[in-house]
Amino acid sequence: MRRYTLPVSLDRFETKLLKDLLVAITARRIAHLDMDAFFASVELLRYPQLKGKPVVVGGRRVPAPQLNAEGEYICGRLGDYVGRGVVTTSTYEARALGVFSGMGLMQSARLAPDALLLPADFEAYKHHSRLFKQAVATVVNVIEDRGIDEIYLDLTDIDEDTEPLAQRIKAAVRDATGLSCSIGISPNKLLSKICSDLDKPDGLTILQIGDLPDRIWPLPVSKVNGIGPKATRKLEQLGIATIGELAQASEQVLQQHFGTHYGQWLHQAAHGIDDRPLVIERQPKSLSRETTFERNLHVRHDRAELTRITDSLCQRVSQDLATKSFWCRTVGLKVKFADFTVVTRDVSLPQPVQSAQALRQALSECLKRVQWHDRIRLLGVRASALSDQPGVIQQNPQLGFWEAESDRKLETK
DNA sequence: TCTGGGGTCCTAGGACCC
DNA sequence: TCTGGGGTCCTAGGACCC
Repeated sequence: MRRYTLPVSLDRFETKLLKDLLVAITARRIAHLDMDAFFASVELLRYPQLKGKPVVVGGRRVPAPQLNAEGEYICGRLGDYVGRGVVTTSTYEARALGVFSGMGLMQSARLAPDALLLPADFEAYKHHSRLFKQAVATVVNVIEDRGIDEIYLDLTDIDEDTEPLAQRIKAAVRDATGLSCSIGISPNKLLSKICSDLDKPDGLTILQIGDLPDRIWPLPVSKVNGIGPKATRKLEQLGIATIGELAQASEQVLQQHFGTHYGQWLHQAAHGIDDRPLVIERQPKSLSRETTFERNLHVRHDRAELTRITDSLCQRVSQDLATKSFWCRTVGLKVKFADFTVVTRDVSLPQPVQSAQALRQALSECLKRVQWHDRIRLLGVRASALSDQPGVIQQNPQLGFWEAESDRKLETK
């Protein structure tokens, strides 16, 4: 049978109620399951001959591998890529060469020119995502979906020891997909998320709250989900590099530097405290589409192309809304300039809308409020304040913003 | 020719209402 | 003449995550 270990800091809490609550929280058994190098592994299922080689998935307009006369697949080479794409994911062999998700492909090509380059195939990944989640659901019924390749599981009410249960889940995933995953199990989501990463690939890490000082505190603060690059750098400047050092820092000092809410959260996170429940069902809050251009566009000289792109973005968002049977009352514009500054403009409408025409019209209001100080790198359209009810459609003439814009005097680099 | 695309949540100020 | 708060909505920006 399972045994529960109470946190050392329990003495801080004086009332019995809080103690009971804490016992209830620490008694949970939460798992985080993360698929190993998911997109790359799905590609290797299709192209098993690439196993063991450095493979990178990403880019736009990357050709799919072609069969040659000998029946071999010929892949693109990373060193031959030209464009603005980034690495979506890479195999462990490519990671060993320094190529990680989010890097520019041109940059990664300098590190690993002979790595193989495959286009991302999101339909295939979504298919395998459904397969692995269905497989897990045959073993566990409390599941929080955290995106295409990871989930949280609540194992508290399953009457089976932790390790065999975890092995059964891993076997179910492997049988259903041929893919491996890593699992972390602890009393809460925060610690389980850290744990699933400790023994990758094909890992299993089980952590009691008492293991915190030995297993978690030596790790860098960036391993905590919610401490990103900015907070890591700021903590470093305060002389805090590890989670243990963060745990030693005074909560008051953290709140001074990071604000009341985030400072308190940092302090709790470092002590392994996290009582968030699993979120089983979630309604989307917004839908958006954005696109980075092959070259930076000029607000006047490239107005025909800008018109075409905004129309197409509105059509795609409108289609997404229709597919999910949503209407939106707020429409947002995102502009990224050549200097990488980003501005957003929102407009809220009296009635929820769905049509591309209505989105375009709202968007033209947003476009008027932007200062065009540089060439444009990216445009995005967002629909928020979603509802499942349509509003009264109002007919208004299309404003043709980019046409009007061409008549304005602009200071553009 | 470094740096994608899809999201969530938080903060903060101003408008507006009671 | 100057003096309140609280609540909600809207907008803009930023950090962070997958």
